[in-house]
Amino acid sequence: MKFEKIKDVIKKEEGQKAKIRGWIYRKRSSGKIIFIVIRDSTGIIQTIVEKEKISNEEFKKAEKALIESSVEIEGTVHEDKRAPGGKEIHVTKFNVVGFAQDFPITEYQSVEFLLDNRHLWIRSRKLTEVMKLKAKMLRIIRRWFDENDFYEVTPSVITTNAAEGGATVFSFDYFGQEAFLSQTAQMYLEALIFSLENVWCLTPSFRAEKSRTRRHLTEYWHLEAEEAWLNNEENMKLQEELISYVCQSIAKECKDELEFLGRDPKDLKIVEPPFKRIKYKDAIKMLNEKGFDIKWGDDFGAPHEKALVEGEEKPIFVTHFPVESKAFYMKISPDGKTVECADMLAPEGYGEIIGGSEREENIDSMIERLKKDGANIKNYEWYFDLRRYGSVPHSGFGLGIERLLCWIAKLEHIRDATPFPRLVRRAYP
RNA sequence: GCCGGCGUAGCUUAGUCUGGUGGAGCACCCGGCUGUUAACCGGGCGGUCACCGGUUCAAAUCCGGUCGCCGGCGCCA
Repeated sequence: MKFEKIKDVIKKEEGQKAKIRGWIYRKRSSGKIIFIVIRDSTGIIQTIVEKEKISNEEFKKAEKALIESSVEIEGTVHEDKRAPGGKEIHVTKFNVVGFAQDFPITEYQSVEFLLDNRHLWIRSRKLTEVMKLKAKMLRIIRRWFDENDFYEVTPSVITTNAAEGGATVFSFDYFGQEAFLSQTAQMYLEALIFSLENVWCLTPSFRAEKSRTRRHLTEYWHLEAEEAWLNNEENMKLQEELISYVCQSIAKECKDELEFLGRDPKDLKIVEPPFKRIKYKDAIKMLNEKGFDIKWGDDFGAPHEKALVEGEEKPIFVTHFPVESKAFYMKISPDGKTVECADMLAPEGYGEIIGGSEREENIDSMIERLKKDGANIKNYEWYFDLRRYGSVPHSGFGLGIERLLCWIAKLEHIRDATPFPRLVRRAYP
């Protein structure tokens, strides 16, 4: 008889045999009967070890095995109202593969302790469900790009291009030369559209910002796409289609995970194009009306973003930010004051999940803006070449995978959207 | 960088204001219990009170400093 997954055993009928393997999740003993809840990647089930129905040796093993011991169990399936989940296994064979020492994570835990023991805490049911959801989400995203004829590309994470704008980068010694961990693959994607036209990639991105908020990681998974012959409005359409597809698919395909995490699939089902578009200047007006002290040129903080999506059930776009507040490569609008960009804000105050723009084609304009930021123009020569040899209008966007997951999974903190979060004060374990 | 909070047993904590031999729950070990639901009952093991210095007859407690963590702000295409 082969080992079965717990989710399949749960579906079995009264009296059928079952053979499972996994880890001890909970254990309660009552003298001659031991209740052992077993966990595997698919779920949990209660097993009953009775002294009279099993060898002495096996019963002793069952008594001694502590939580998180790995075990192999055979028995028969029984329906019982008293069992969590309604079904349980009456054990006929009990084998311990690996006895666990005292498991450090018990009833009460602090955030700090759990982060110190992250390598063990990731076994928890919550993080397990989050990671399942993330895996499925990535599968869905890949499916969408496939179906929309985008090429997946693999740009480098090591770069000698210093950061654009005021963002901070992690630098390191690359055989005697200063190099950086990439903050974005965008410029490389732009180079690739001149042959492939539609490209996307998924890479880690790094930000050395000392941001201590529930929305920031120093290392995160960055989904980026770039398309030739695309303007800002078409770019937004692409984004709202992608996000809508992801929400619809997850609502359909991830019911169990969503239910466990407390996200109603209905919240995702209503996400479909078009998303509301609001210009930066109107957003400022709106915020002023809501009593915020904010003026043209100011960037939005978390409270502003929250106020802008108040009452919204779908994400919204905020477009046409002032030139000064955005990066050098964003195309300047005809008004000369704003750029052809769009930030997508998630509902419920989860904040920015996508930043995108049409790209500037005028080299002089880019140089002027780069100089204002104190950047070394020489580093960008290769990038300017892209404008020199058959430039075309093009646009693209970048999406923070963990931020998207944070919203969809209704998480309190972005650190739970990744198994080993890298935060300002933490890179262990 | 700034503001706030915290640091006592493996974990969660009481005790700190008002100085006088550090208590408890969980985990673990031993014993009891044949239907438990983060079982229960009895017993046991377990402490550099974050670290350094000071005040005092006496410091977990008061004072000064250091370190670590958490929450938030700022920063953040």
